[in-house]
Amino acid sequence: MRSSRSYRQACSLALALDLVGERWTLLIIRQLWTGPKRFKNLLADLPGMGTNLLAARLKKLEREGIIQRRSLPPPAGVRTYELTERGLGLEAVILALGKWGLPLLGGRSQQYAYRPSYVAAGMRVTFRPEATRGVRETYEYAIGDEVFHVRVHGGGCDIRQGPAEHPAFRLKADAKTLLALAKGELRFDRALSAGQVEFKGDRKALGRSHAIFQL
Amino acid sequence: MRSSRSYRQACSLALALDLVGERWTLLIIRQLWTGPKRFKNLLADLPGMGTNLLAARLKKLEREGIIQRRSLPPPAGVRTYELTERGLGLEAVILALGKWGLPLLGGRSQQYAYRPSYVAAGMRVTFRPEATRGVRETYEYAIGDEVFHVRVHGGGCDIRQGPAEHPAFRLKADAKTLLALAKGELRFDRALSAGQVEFKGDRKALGRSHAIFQL
DNA sequence: CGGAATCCTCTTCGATACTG
DNA sequence: CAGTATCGAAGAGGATTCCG
Repeated sequence: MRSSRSYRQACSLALALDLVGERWTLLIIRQLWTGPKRFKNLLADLPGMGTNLLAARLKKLEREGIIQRRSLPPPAGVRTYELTERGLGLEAVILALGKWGLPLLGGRSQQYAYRPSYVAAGMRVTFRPEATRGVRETYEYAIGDEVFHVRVHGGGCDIRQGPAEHPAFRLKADAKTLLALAKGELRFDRALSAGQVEFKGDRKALGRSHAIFQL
Repeated sequence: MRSSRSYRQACSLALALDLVGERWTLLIIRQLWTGPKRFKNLLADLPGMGTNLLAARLKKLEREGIIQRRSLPPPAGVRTYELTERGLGLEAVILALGKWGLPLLGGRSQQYAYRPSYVAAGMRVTFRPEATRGVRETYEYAIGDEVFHVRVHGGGCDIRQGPAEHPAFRLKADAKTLLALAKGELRFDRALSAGQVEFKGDRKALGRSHAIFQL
């Protein structure tokens, strides 16, 4: 129990890896990035992870002050997990790793899991602040039955689960299609006429979003 | 063999972790950061890692194009490992993780390994470009029998193994002492008069270096 | 001598079954 | 639904041996 494997090196990198370098841990952080999640939500988007292991990781992360457990007020009363300030500090790590991994997207993608939450995380990774000059708007994406929205404002972007108030457009597609669009393997007009995408809103805003989130 | 555990997620973060998320891997990259290393060099600074495991990791990293093996010309003829361009691209990852881990330096440091190479990596992590305005000089550090130098120039810094040509100062101490100095737990004058540090060169430059590499 | 291969033990992982 | 218990499989760690 006590002996969670440690590198025992007086080096900040090794100490960081002692906390978040274990298998699955950074992927849990990625899932919590867009807001609080329940145990089953996490499990659903981390295929292959056992319930015991997820419970153990969550316990350790809570003990280290990286996430916190919160119980919603009754009658909901459900337990959720969310990042603390300290946990949010891992954003730079996830961004760096995600950017480094971008060229790897595209290999034998057949037997890989495609989830809406991966797309949401991917958008944050591909976000280019320098392409937002003056842009201040919100985009809504519906992937399967999961909806999230992206708010672009003055060099930053927020990605949150749930629908948006007044989005410049609403776009509906599945995760695979959206990834193919982002990679430029599929043209939007073609996807639209093939019925793979539903689009409602400002076409100009779609063009801007393509420039802002670019692989 | 083939089945090196993969997350199988169509997400750039997960794909990156499939390559460099395994135990020890990022620490190997850290070690190669200051230049080519031999097998035994790596082993010496990664206490607890077995020869078989190091060999396996190196093989995988070479296969993935992150490091490359090079044989020096005869008569030396020794094999070394060094980062490729792709491997160098992991710098942002190590910097982000290292910065996030800085507050962890300082706990029960007693039973931890202290190595010169950790100090060198730490300096890169704590480097603050904004504090270098107009500074263009080199500092040399001798820790035990290992020497490395830091070249600061126009917003960047290079850290390499070996002595420097014309350093602004040469400083000799052990890793533990240097870390205590960096953390501000030990005053330089006190360390100097206690004989824990040998210093030769420009005291003003030492002051600048403190501002440039700051925890 | 560097480093790859072998063995053995221990820990961690992954999947499923079970419980409050 | 949120976890705990369990167990076979894979990986890690340490020592030793083999090969160039």
